Amino acid sequence: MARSTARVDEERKGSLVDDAYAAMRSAILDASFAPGYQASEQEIALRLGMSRTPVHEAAIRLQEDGLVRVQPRRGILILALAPEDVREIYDVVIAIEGRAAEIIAEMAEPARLKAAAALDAATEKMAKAHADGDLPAWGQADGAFHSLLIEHARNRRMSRIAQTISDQLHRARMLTLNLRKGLEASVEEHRAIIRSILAGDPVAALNAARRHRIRARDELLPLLTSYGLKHL
Amino acid sequence: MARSTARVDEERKGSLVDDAYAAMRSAILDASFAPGYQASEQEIALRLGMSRTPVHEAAIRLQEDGLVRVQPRRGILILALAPEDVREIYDVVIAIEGRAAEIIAEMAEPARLKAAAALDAATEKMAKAHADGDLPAWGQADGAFHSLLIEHARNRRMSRIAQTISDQLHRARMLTLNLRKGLEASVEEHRAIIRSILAGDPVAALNAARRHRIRARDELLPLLTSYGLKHL
DNA sequence: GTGTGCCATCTTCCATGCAAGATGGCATTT
DNA sequence: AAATGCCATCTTGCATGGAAGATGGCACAC
Repeated sequence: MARSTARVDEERKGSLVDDAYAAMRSAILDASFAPGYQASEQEIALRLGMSRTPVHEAAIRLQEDGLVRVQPRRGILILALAPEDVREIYDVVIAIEGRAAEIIAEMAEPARLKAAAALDAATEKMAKAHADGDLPAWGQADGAFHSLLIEHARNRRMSRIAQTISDQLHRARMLTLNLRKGLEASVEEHRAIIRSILAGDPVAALNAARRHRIRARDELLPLLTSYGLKHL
Repeated sequence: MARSTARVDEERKGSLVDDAYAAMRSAILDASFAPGYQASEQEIALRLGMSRTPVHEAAIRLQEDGLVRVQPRRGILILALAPEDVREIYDVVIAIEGRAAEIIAEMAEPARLKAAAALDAATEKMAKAHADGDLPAWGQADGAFHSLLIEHARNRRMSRIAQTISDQLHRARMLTLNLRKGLEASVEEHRAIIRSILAGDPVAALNAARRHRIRARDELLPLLTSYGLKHL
């Protein structure tokens, strides 16, 4: 069957459901599906060149991920993020990343050093991007740091939670990247986390990771509310 | 349409997908679907008196919950829990419940008192059940305590994570209830959490909740491995 | 002008058919 | 007897049709 529609042609791997999931997810993350938009499964299916069934099943998965709500007989609603949601999300991140840092600091030396090296590389990229005034690169390196932190804790459930949560924050991150002040502070706080890991000090690592995210939250939330962003 | 099969007849509310999800979930939790069992969607659909579609969609949701794995063209595999999984799960619980306790301790006084009262009621039920030697009642009250702790933190994402994680632990809890030693300690640790909340001391609450779950984990994991339970 | 109720339309929910992939047993070969 | 390859069978992936629920606009009554 030839894909008659332009849009998506990279279905090299996996099932149609996976394709639909990936396509819809990235459409939501890069905001080509705006929050509040109500899409019909039929329409999406048409655009993706498949039938309604895989779209429907992908929608169920996206709903579990908290990106959309499937409204019975109404359609698929792209969810917006209220400041209250951002607060919720940060509380989860504070909990999870704190524990991840603690776990890494408790590991045997070789694993600790390896993790610290990876984290350090990401942090130095941030410092360089900051020096160059390259904001997108800074954002990417920052994302990489937090992703590495979770990864090295070697806990699939934590990874999954972090992934979901990070998806939900994605739009907020993109939007506020230009407004953020604490770039310098972030780099220094990342270094504090790395130092605690190198020292094998779990308590210090836990607190450093928590402090970092708590500060970021306290910086981001006022921004959102002061700009009157009821949802994004 | 008359349900020809005996099994499930409570489909009062919601969609067939919801019914299938609820039926399969409880079948897994109470172990009438044993781990390792490979069910075909057709067979389940027949038993539930519906077609394959809603069963298939429910299976997707259960897979997101980590209870089954849908194997392409093979069937639905009921997942077992290895000690490694239990360790992973506890790390998530330690992170989430610690943060929940901290959040509650940071609330204004009325909310704190209300939460503490609810938690205290559950804890006293545990103490009474312990005195009566009523193990199932103890387990139920213990479950209620932890469920209340999350609930009062008022964070839907945390609640969802806690629910998922607690489902996964359900079988392990049932299995080890008879083996557990630290009933007394649990009650005392719960009281420590409640005291910290009453005092409005977030740091103490965080640490008390963490210590409680860390001890429980350190007590449970050796039990599992020493009994040679490779999976459950 | 305002409020009420009906109905055309849109949308998902679920059943079912077809096709393709995976498996396990059986026959055949060595 | 052991190994190999084939095929019948079982299973899901996906498409599609029928049915029922939800909505919003329009006509009608007041």
